[in-house]
Amino acid sequence: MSLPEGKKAMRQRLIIAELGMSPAVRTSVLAQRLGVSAETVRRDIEELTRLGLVSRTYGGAAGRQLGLQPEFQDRSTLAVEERDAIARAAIELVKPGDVLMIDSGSTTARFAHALALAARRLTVITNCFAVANALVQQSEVRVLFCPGEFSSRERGVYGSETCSFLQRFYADVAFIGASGLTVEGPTDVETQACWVKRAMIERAERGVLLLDATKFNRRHFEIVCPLDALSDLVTDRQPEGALASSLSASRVAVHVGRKADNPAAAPAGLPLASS
Amino acid sequence: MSLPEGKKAMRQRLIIAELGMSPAVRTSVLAQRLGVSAETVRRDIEELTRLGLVSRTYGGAAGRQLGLQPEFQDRSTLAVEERDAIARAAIELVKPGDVLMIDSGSTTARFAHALALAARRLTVITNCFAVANALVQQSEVRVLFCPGEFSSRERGVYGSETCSFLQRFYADVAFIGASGLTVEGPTDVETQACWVKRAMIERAERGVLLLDATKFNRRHFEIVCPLDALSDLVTDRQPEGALASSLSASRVAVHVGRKADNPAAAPAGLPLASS
DNA sequence: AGATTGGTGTGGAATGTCCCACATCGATTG
DNA sequence: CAATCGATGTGGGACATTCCACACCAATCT
Repeated sequence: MSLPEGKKAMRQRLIIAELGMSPAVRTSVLAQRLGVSAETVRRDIEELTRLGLVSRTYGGAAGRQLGLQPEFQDRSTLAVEERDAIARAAIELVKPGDVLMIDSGSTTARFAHALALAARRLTVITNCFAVANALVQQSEVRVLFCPGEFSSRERGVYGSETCSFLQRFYADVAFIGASGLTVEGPTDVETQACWVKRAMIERAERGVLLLDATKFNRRHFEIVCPLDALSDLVTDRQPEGALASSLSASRVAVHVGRKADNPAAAPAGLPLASS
Repeated sequence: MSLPEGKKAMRQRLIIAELGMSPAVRTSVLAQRLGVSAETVRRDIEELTRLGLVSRTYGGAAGRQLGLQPEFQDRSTLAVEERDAIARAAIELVKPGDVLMIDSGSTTARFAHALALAARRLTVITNCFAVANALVQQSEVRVLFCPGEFSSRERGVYGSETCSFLQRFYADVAFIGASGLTVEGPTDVETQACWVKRAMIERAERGVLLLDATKFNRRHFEIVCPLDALSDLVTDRQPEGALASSLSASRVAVHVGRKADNPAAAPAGLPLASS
């Protein structure tokens, strides 16, 4: 109506919206409902699939699983092993009874998931839906969710509401993620997200950065905080060079998670995985 | 392994597990992987669908969307038509530029979905994740999420944090749901949820109750508010008897949504709903 | 043993989807 | 103005899925 938005964009939005309601839609019914040919719908779905917004199926499209895996933008699928290693190592930093602040992000969500399995008595304050959702299964954990402007990008809330809410609490440990880590400190792309991370670090006794090694020395738009604002770094590979020396100069304890030597156990599981 | 579990149950577990990894699976590949005929897989999927564990698609199965469909408790699937009718009717009460408060619940979530398609410029304050998620696709809508204790039951937040947050705002319209409606007012089962509903009604110019007719004269644990605290009721069937007279005595405007006589074509945002 | 039941495979007709090449239409651009 | 590009519809051949009825097998019940 107001914006000069093409018919195509509109259609695609509707497809996504529809997928928000039902787990799968069929090309043919979409074509009918949208008043276009099936071929066009197919092309739309294909485009949306390339963008990672839906996934194409035979006969239609399905919404990507928004539980955890989603397009938390990052190369999430690439680093599941690493993330799990990080998550397991990070759990060591948590004591029963602690109050935790947990940032949004795919690594932190994974951490939350691991935390849920560990089943400790905890209070968690978070601005990320995936984190809340992972933990709430566990009745031992009380989850306090932050207010703020809802963002679909990270499925969390941001903004000044969020930050000022965080100010009202005091936590034992803050777990944050970032898109990069340089000698100057963790960096991220989103200003709003940076503010939340800063607030969490500030309000917690210890600030723990969860970050896989591929992000070492990656610089992004904004620096979250100087290195010495952090107390710990949990990662999957020992940092080297300038980064390593800066970390130790700033008295940041580095914890390296070992990958799953995990005896699988895979109850009934088969290698059902790839095609 | 341990339990005496039939091959069938095993297969079905694997199907579900597979669905945990990818948003959709195909009958043919499952058949191949599981070493059974496609027909058998189809029967499995059908059975799982009846149990509500997956949803059947053309060519395979998809995981149910945990955003909305899940065990949002209620007989959700039964009343999709009704809910859509209600949602469409409720949209009439919204003007561009309005500030809305939207409660948690399956009817209100459906309403949010319809609202997203209608693409108006709006500000929405909600305590329900499904609502936020439905609306956020729409860049025209600003979504403000409430703080509070996260509850898995309704996938939303509750508690005094939530209520006092709501006090800080003033909205044009509050849309709330309920488990029942009696002459004394809407009723619900959950005390925490009731407080949120009350806060929303109190802070809005108009209080609109969204409720399907099966809930008429159903009494639950707690009364949310007296009838005259409401300004509108949107439902799918004209109430009758004592309820009808109480409503008119309390000056509650009753809007009855007509089920989709869907004029097809539907160029822009229209009844894209169920099959 | 004979009957019954539940689970499964088979075959074929009907239907639906996919994909490609090509035509069309409108807007932007040189 | 003509050329071009992007978006969309069309038609048809290839291929997949569905559905149904029926056969088959094994375990259980009478």
